[in-house]
Amino acid sequence: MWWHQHNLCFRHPIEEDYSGDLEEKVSVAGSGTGRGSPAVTLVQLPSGQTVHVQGVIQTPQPSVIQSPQIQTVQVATIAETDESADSEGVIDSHKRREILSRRPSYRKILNELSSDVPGVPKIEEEKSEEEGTPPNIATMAVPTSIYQTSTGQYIAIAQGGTIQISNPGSDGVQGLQALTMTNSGAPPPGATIVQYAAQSADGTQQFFVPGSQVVVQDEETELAPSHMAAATGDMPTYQIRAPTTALPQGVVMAASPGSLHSPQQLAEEATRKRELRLMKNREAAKECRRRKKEYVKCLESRVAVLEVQNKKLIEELETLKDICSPKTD
DNA sequence: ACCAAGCATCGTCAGCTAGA
DNA sequence: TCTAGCTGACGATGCTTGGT
Repeated sequence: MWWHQHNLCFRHPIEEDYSGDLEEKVSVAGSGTGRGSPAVTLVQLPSGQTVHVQGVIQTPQPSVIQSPQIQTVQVATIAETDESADSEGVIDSHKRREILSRRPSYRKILNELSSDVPGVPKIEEEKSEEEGTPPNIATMAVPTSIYQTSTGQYIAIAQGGTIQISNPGSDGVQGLQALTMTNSGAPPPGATIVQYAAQSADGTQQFFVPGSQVVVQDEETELAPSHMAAATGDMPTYQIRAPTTALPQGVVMAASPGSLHSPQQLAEEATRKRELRLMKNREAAKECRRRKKEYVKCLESRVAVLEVQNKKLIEELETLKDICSPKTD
């Protein structure tokens, strides 16, 4: 379905947040054609030359270029899927689903492509291209408790005392922050000092943990003992305070797994696990879509390059024909 | 201004796969 | 065998665009 749409329209992917991910040899820009109109792509060559090209997939124009084998395989795969999608009425959805689900991951395809074809960027195993961003959700430690604040943030508290904050509105790349609990000595009643290792605290956030309310403090705030700051360098400090009144709206409380007794607690544990699974899957889906876009972008770049090459070779062929067989009239 | 169609994005589910 | 991750499919939602 999706490939069908892509091949038909040859849309340029949305210029979204990931622009600049790829080191493209050419820059491709979709012209401002309306819906359903023939797709014309603007190709900027490294030399600065600008060429208008049409989508190659649906173009019946003969090509003199023998594509590299790996690319042929990929295109053939897409074309097959198109056909299967077109014959939707013939095969049942389950079979179609089977066919579609056997497609290798975009990372794999693109990496295979890039290993065989120079100039095709790789999708990194870890998102190293996004420097300065916190680790991906997939690398997070398995938490023992997870909570959601009224603002939609997720707080995960791991066995080792690490508090992870996931911001669902941050497109999955910058939403994870880590806190380390340092329950040293004898804290004041109802208070626990934590060290905050995140990069993007705004100093005004509030979040909640079981039985305690965490107040995020600015680094300048004279809240933590001085020895804490001295021991951890520039880390700002935070304090967990006892809850004042009832829980704020939207906070999901759960007991730790070690203290499960009643069916209600078991249900809460199940809910907590489900929330964690959904959160991970949400992030995975975002990442998958991002890779998909990157993959499509890469393929379109290759199409543009090959079309330009194709055009040049055809022109060259015509020139050589003219030279070899001069007109006799 | 209103409406409908098309499109993009997101969250979730389900199934597959690779690795432990 | 189990589990975590990946990804297609599906439905919901919001935005854009063209027609009236």
